[in-house]
Amino acid sequence: MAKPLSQTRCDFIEKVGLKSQSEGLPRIAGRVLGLLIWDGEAIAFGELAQKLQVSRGSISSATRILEDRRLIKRTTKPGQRQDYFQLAENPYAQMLGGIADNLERAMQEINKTLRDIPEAEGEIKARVTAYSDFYQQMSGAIAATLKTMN
Amino acid sequence: MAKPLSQTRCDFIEKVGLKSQSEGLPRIAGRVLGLLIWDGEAIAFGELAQKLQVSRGSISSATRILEDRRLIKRTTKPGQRQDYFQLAENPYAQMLGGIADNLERAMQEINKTLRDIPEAEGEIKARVTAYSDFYQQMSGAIAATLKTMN
DNA sequence: AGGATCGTTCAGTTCATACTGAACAAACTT
DNA sequence: AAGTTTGTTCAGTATGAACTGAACGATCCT
Repeated sequence: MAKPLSQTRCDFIEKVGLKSQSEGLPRIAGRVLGLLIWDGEAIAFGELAQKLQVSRGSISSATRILEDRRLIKRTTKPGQRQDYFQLAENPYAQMLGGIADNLERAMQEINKTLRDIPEAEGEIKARVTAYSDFYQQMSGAIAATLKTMN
Repeated sequence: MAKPLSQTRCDFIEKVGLKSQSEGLPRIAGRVLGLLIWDGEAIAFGELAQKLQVSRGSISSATRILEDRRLIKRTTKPGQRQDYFQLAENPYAQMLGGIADNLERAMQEINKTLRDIPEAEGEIKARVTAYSDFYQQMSGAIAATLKTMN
């Protein structure tokens, strides 16, 4: 009993929505992303609201977030007044870049703490350093992956 | 004007709490983790509640989560009835392992979708595959980092 | 046994955040 | 100019997760 393709599509969009949610994006933003991945072509603003059954306000904020992260591109069609959206050319590289930035920031934040610990507190310093190193390692791993993608 | 060490300690604990929160842990769990990183030694259950100014119920659930993820260890002291908690020996490796597992699961979930797409839909399949590859790459990068830690 | 202390559980509350939908300004159409 | 259509904004609402604190069983102490 094969699942109809339209159902597979819905499931996929929902999966991307849930995953994105667990990665700090609003769920609707994730669903927009999933829809654009699946459909590939440029989708109109109003069409997004209708197909995902959410308010235009939600589409407005979701697309802004995705645009800010450079995961999607806003375009226009001649003779059409609506905005159109499609996947950026390199969305996954952008995702990795964003993650790497976050890790980098986290590390710097921890390093600020590190500088406030006097030399005398060697053991504390060692443990906090280990925590900082964790972020550095992660960040490095992501950055390396990013390079192999180009 | 140097910051007193106790203040640096509080700031650190709060930072770990916030970072953990953005990574899907309850904030209190993150603060427990920060406290244990800073102090290093084993801390009593009641002491955690008192030092972090939260209810014992919160400590109970936070420690359970951290234990499940193998980030901390529950121990006892002879003659003492309270449970004691301290950092696991390899908490950062455990964190990485957990992250890798999540990515792996995400990928498998996407691959399930992939199998439901008929061959005829080559372009859709290609785009969904690219999404799956993203998770695979991340997962691989984390796994590689994990190896270098041992 | 009686009393104290411990960790867990769970119902209720709090709190943060996503989402809605109406109001609005801008740009287009006629 | 009047009327549409479009995207944004923002106040209000809904939703879900975290947290509290009281109740509980278990364990220890005397």
